[in-house]
Amino acid sequence: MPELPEIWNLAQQMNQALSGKTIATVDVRQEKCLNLPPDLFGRGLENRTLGVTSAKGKWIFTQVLPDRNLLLNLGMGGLVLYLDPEQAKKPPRYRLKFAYSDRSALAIDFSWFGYVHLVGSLAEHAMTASLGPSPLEENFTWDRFHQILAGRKGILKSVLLDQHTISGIGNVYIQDILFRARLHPLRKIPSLDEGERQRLYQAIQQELQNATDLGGLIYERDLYDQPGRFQHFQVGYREGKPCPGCRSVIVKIRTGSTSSYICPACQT
Amino acid sequence: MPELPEIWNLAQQMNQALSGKTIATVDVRQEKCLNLPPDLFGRGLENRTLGVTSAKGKWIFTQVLPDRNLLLNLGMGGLVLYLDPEQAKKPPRYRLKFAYSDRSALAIDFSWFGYVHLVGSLAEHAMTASLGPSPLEENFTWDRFHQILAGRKGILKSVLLDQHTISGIGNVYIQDILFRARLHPLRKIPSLDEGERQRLYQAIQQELQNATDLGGLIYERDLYDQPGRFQHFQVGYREGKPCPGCRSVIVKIRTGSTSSYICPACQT
DNA sequence: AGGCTAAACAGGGA
DNA sequence: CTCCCTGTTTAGCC
Repeated sequence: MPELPEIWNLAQQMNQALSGKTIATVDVRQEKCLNLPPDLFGRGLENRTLGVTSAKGKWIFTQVLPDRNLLLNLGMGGLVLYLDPEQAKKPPRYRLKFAYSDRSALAIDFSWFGYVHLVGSLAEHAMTASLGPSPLEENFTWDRFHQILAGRKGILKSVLLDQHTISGIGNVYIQDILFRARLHPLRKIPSLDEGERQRLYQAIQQELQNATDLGGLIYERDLYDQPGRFQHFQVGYREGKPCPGCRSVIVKIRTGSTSSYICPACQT
Repeated sequence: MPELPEIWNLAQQMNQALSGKTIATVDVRQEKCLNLPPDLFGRGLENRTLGVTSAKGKWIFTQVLPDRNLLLNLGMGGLVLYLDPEQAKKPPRYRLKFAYSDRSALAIDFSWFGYVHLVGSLAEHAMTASLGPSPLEENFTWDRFHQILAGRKGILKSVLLDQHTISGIGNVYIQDILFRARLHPLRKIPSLDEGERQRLYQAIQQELQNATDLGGLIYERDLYDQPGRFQHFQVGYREGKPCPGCRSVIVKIRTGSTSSYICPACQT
């Protein structure tokens, strides 16, 4: 369930910890998460040095010098752990492990599904090339956001969860984003007036920035297996509890194929 | 509104009347119904001799010897009239007219939209190449029909109107087809048991065969401007009248974007 | 009423 | 809870 805040921080830590390291060996325990046969995947990485690591949406991008890119998506949840040379001797459970030439390592695990893809040009990778802008990028301006919503006719929550529209929001943080914006998840985009779109834009940025500053959710782990400090949702997963604004009872509703937690009084 | 019965008869008459004739000139008054610029379209036809004319779904196919095909779709209704040399001197209203070397002519009119396309190989024409089988063809067997329905999950009426599934049924004849089969238009395909699928197969063939034998609807015109003899619907367009089977009142309901006339007692 | 395409939507699978 | 693909459904256009 890592979403933009966790992924953003993880990429930041990976950039600090891994850039400049050289991959010695690749250990693949789950082939189907790769986009290549394991031997090709391994040969494309071994003896290569890592460049910058960054994030877009829920994806982590690592440059593999001089001309490749490693793309990581943790799916419905997983762990990416840095192992120092001592820890690398008895690694935790992993689906994929990179051992570096300095004896340190990186262990990646998924709870359900995940992807680890090796590509040349980023443009050839459709799953990431088609991602919409991430809310913490500089180019995620009000004008850009307004533009993105223009002409869309779908349901608010579906549109926000669509990674081709905006990338990085999942079914966890969206709960409080919609509460902050005081918008019901089933609203249709065309029904949103200018003020509501403004509230939504603010809510997205504030919610995700705040969570990122807090290091992500308390039940997620960072590169060094440390939990985040984001602990208290406003309405998310608080079915039956009082709304922090109006004390109405928070309800859980089905919205398409996902669940939503809303204050039925505040969110309209 | 011509559907399979009218189109089938029209193609039959055109085959009789036109094959062997040579096109002298082409007069285009509505360019947008063509798939080619008018000059190319005309040059591709003039001085060519017509071969066999046949029908598939709501389309009429005419061979243009030696290696081309003229494809005609009347859209939401229209007229295709043969004009003998005398009549050709003062033709009726038309969007497109073919004059033959023997001074006879063919005048085509559409009430709303129609297509007149000239192609080489039929395979290059997507709109007709993707048509499903027509219910009056020999290959429209019970096995074939059963096969077509297998795996479909949509709404019965939508599936029958989809020309990629079965071609030739429109929103007119489908009313009595569903009444004959005693099926509600909003039934889902997977919910149909074997007996219901059999009834449906029979209803489609009997309804369309009967209407074709009668020369089509009384308010449609054939190649010689003569009306058909199919006059009495069972439930179609008979809102408020009694069901011929049980005397219940026939009702008009919205089914997606179309209207349906059903006996709410008989059709379940 | 006919037919196209694009977008929105739902279900199954990895 | 993530992502894809496929098929279905709807809106708008010609």
